Amino acid sequence: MPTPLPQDLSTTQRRDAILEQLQRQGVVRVRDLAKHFAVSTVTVRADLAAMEEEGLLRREHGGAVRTLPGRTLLTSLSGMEERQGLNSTQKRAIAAAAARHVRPRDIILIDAGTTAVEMVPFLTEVDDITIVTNALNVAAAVGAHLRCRLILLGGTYSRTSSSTLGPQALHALSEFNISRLFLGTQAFDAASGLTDTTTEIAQMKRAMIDASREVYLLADSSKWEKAGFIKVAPLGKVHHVLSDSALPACAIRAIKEAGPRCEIV
Amino acid sequence: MPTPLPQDLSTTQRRDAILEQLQRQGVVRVRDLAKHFAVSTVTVRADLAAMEEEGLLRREHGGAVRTLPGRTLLTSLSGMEERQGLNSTQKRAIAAAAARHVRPRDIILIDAGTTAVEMVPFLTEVDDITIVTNALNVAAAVGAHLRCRLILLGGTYSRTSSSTLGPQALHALSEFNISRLFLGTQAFDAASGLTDTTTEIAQMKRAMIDASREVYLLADSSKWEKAGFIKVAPLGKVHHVLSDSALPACAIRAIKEAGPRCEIV
DNA sequence: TGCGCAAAACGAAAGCAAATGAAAGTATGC
DNA sequence: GCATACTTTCATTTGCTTTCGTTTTGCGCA
Repeated sequence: MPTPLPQDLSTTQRRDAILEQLQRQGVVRVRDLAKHFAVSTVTVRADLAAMEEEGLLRREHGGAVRTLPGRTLLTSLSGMEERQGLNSTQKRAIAAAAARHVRPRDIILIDAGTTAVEMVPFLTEVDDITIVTNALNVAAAVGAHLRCRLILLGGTYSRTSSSTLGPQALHALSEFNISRLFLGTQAFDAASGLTDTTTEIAQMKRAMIDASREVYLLADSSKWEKAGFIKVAPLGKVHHVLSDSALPACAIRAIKEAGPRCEIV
Repeated sequence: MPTPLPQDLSTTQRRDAILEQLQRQGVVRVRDLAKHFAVSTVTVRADLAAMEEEGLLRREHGGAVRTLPGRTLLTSLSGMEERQGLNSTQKRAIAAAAARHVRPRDIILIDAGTTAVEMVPFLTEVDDITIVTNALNVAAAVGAHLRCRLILLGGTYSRTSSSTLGPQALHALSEFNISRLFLGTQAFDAASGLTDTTTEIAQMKRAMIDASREVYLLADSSKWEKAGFIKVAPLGKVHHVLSDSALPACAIRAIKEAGPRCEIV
C-alpha cells in the first residue's frame, strides 16, 4: 500500500506528495490521485498543470509522467544513477573504456550528458590531468571523486542540458588547447553524422570538436539511427567511436568507412 | 497531545512556540494556531508574516510550511554544511533584507559564501532578473528555486570557496553590466576594510566591486573586527552594509563615517 | 487494417465557504 | 499623552467543487 496519509493536507503538501509519488513510480494518474487525496479531478488537474508550468513534470492524457532531466539540478545531480536507468551498465562500460584513453598531463574536455559524466570515477588513476567542462554534473562528480584541476566554462545555464552554453561558453572554450574531447550525443547515423536537440547545444559541440586534438564519441547503441533535430557534425570529425556490443555490424562498417576507429565494449 | 501550554503568552513566546511546532510537524494552520493560543486569526497571520520576512518559514494559504533545509547536493560536496550552521538565522534574515533591494529587470551578481546564497529563495517574487555568479552553490540554489536567467562565470574551480576564480573568471566578469552586487566577506573592520583569505579570492571580489553599480555587503556581526589575511577593498567602496543587531554601535558609526549606509535586521 | 461508439478525461464557467488584507476600534502599559 | 498588542468588520481572493459541453481514448466490429 502506498497510501500512508489519506488525511487532510494543504495544497503544497499535496503537490509535494504527488511529486514524490511521481518520482517513485514514474507515472501518476489523475483518477487515482483524486481518490487518494479525496479531492476532485479538477483540482488534481490544476495541480498537475501548475507543476507542469514549473517544469516539474509532463502532463499527458490521464495523468502525468516524470520529466527526464530530473526535477532540478538537485536531483539531476544526486539521483543521477537511478534516473538514467536504461543502458546504464553499458554506459558505464563505455565510460570506463573511454577513461583508459586518458594519459598523464592530458587536458581533457568532458561534454554534458549521462554517459560522459560516468568517466569521472575511472580517472582516479591518471596523474596530473586537467578537466575542462561546461556541465555542472561533471563538475559535481569531479568535486566528489577527484583532486585534479577543474576548469568550468561559463555561460548561460541551460536547465535541460544542465550545462552552460552561449557566446560566453564558446569564447571561454577558445582559450584552451584541449588534448582529448569526450563527447556524448543524442543521436548519430551514417548520413547525418551526429545530431542533437537544439542549435545552442549543436553550436557548443561543434566548438568543442574544433578546439580538441582528439575526439572520442561515447554513444551507446540505442543512439544509432535515431534522428536528432539539428546537425552537429559529420562522423568524419570524430576520431574514436566507443559503443556497446548491441551496435549492429552494418553500423560499425559505416562508421569505419566514414573515418573514426570503432571500439566496442 | 501537542498542547502543553494554552495559557497566556507574550508575543515572542508565542512566535517561538509556533516555530517549534512548525519544526516538529512541518506545517501549521492559522485556524489551529489561533485556537491553540486563544488569539484571533489576524494575530496569527501577523506572526507568520513577520517570521516569513525573516525567512524562518514560508506562508501559504491556510498556514505555513517549514522552509526547506536547503540541502543542495553541491553544498555537501564542498563541506559547506558545517560552516552554514553558525549564525544561520541571522544570515537568513540578512539575506531576506538584501533580497528586498532587488528590482525587476536587475542583473545581479551573487558572491560565493554562505550568506549570499541564502538570498536565492527570497527572489521568487521579483520579475525578470538575471543572476550572475561564480559560485556553484548559488547556481544549484537558483536551479532549485528560481526560473530566472542564470549566468555562470567560468574559471578554475576552487574547492575551498566552491567557486570559480582566476583569469577566465575575471575576464568573463568584464563582459557584464551589473546593477547590484551582493558580496560576502570573511572579515571587515574600519581600518582594513574588507579582508579575506587568499589573493585569488580578493582579486575576484575587487573585480566584482569594480563591475557593479551598487554594492551590498552581507556580513553578520561575527565578521566585525576579525582580521583577514588579504585586503580586498576599503569600506568606502561599498554602498550598503547589511548586518544583524549584534553589531556594536561603534561599528555602525565607523561604517557610516566610511561611507556606506548601514541596514540592521 | 479502418470505422464508429461509448467511456473517460478534459477545459471553461459558475458557485461556495474559508482564508486573507486593510482599516478602524478597544484595551493595557510606559 | 503615545505606543503596543490585539480585536472586529468587511470587501476581496483563494481553493475547491459541481456542472456542462468538447476532445481523446480504448474497444468492438468489419
